Amino acid sequence: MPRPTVPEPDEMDGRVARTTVTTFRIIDALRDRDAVGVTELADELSLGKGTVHKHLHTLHEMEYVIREDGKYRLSLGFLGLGASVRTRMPIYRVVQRPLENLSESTGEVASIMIPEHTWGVYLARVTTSSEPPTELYEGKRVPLTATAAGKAILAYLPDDERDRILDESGLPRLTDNTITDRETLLEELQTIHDDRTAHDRGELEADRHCVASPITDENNTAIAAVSVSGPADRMREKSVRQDFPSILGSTATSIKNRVANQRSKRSEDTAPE
Amino acid sequence: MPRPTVPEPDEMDGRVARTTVTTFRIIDALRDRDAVGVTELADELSLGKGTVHKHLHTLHEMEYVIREDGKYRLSLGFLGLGASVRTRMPIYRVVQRPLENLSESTGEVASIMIPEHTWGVYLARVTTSSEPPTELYEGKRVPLTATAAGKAILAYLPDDERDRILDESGLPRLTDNTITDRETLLEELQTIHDDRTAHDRGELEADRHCVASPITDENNTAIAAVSVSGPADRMREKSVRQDFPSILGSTATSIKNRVANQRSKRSEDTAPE
DNA sequence: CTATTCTGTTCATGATACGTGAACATTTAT
DNA sequence: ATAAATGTTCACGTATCATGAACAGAATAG
Repeated sequence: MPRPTVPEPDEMDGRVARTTVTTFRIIDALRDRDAVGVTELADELSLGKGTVHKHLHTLHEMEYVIREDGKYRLSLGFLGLGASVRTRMPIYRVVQRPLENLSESTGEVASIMIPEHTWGVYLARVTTSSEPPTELYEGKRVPLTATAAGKAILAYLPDDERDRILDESGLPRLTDNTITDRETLLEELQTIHDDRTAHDRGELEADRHCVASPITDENNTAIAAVSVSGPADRMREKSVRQDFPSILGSTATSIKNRVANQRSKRSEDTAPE
Repeated sequence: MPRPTVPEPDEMDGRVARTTVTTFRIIDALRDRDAVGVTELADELSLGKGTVHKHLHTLHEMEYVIREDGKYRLSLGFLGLGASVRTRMPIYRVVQRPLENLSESTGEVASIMIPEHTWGVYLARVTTSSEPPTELYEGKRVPLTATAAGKAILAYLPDDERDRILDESGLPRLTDNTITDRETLLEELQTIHDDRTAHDRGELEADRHCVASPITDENNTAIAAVSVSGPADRMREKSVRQDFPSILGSTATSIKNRVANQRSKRSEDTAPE
């Protein structure tokens, strides 16, 4: 699974703070590891032991890193930071109830995705019967081109912005089913636009299918997408093709309206008339 | 509400990377704001416009910051980072089902907290009837001394570690009910230890009460705490005092056992015998 | 529509503090 | 007990960070 990796400083132009980049390279290296030592990190990142130690010490002082018997690991400070950012988003505040209804009526996992940079980010996920935390956790970034929700978003973006994203991100192959040809994708985006429904048949994970519908603003431009995903065999049943699109559509409009209502309510509060 | 704030560089010793500290001061300033301009940030942090711009540009390159018509805001990159850290934690993987049961049987919000540095961090929260996201989101850091869960943890830490935390964090006052006298707190920790149950009567938020029970390891040392919280009036009912402690206790042991089972299962996988 | 005053961005320069490498201190393994 | 790891500290040369001013572009006022 590709994910944004902090590049080595030499690849960057002179307008970046190289020390900061180094810090985030270390954070990035700690990300998917339990606890790691200074030497190991230094070797992996081709940095001096002293350098790595200084950065880890700094992160520890700021409480973004935990030190356990000589080893270091990331703290939950980043979760607090990220959750705080998410809580500030108007759409997140209205999305819980509709997602629960969606998950309830379909019996599958319901998610909402928003676009950021060239990626799709899962803003929230509601699982059915307390499924264990999966690989696709909230906050996870995935290529827009390889998911139903991502394609639903792409289909409702202005052409120039869609092209810019495709130029920058490309069409990375994740499974045998991933669409990697740009022409093929553009044609599918056309039908997705017509149907207001996108499908993903194992394009992100081989045995996981997904159906999605875009959430648009007043200009009919995508701001997010809701989706339902489940095991391939269950998702191949007829009911999925027939019922899910309309359920997703009404969920999307419900969320759209809730966002609008909240906005008008807020402006009412600040500027009553 | 106090939260860890990145200090100004001059307060720090020479073993920290000052550039990194500056970056996190900027991140910290962006944390609770919608979108902010370079000038505004520079004024607030007493930095040059050029400096702030360079840092924001760096964060943007690494996709931790979003640029919208000249203004900057944090991306969900930190949520991905934080959620990834959380998902790696063994205890998080087993906690969902027990928390749901707990919330179901009490009709209140159920949480699990773990200690980090001198703070308590909410690792997960399960709300009842899809309550809107509150001020106390997952990942939020709160003083251990001002919550039932925090006190439950403190009561089951080794004396020296408990004292170290109290020395570093102090006993910050958050409401009229917050315990700010160390002796008083230590006495209450004693009774909490005896009962394996901690109470919070508006010590963190004035009209919010809370009951908690510690989760301990094989040495009877706290690794976390589960809690149930609700509006003061509802939580004053007799049933709360009578029924909640035992429910919390069984939830705690359930989680403890699940962690142990998972661990033995894992070691089985890697080293079967 | 023009002028003005805000923005955000770029750039040259000097001082700073970052990264290097080696020495030291501690723990783990032999 | 010895050796070979580890994490930590430190002095130094230099890369680079912060500064402050100049630049360009947008927003506002006149």
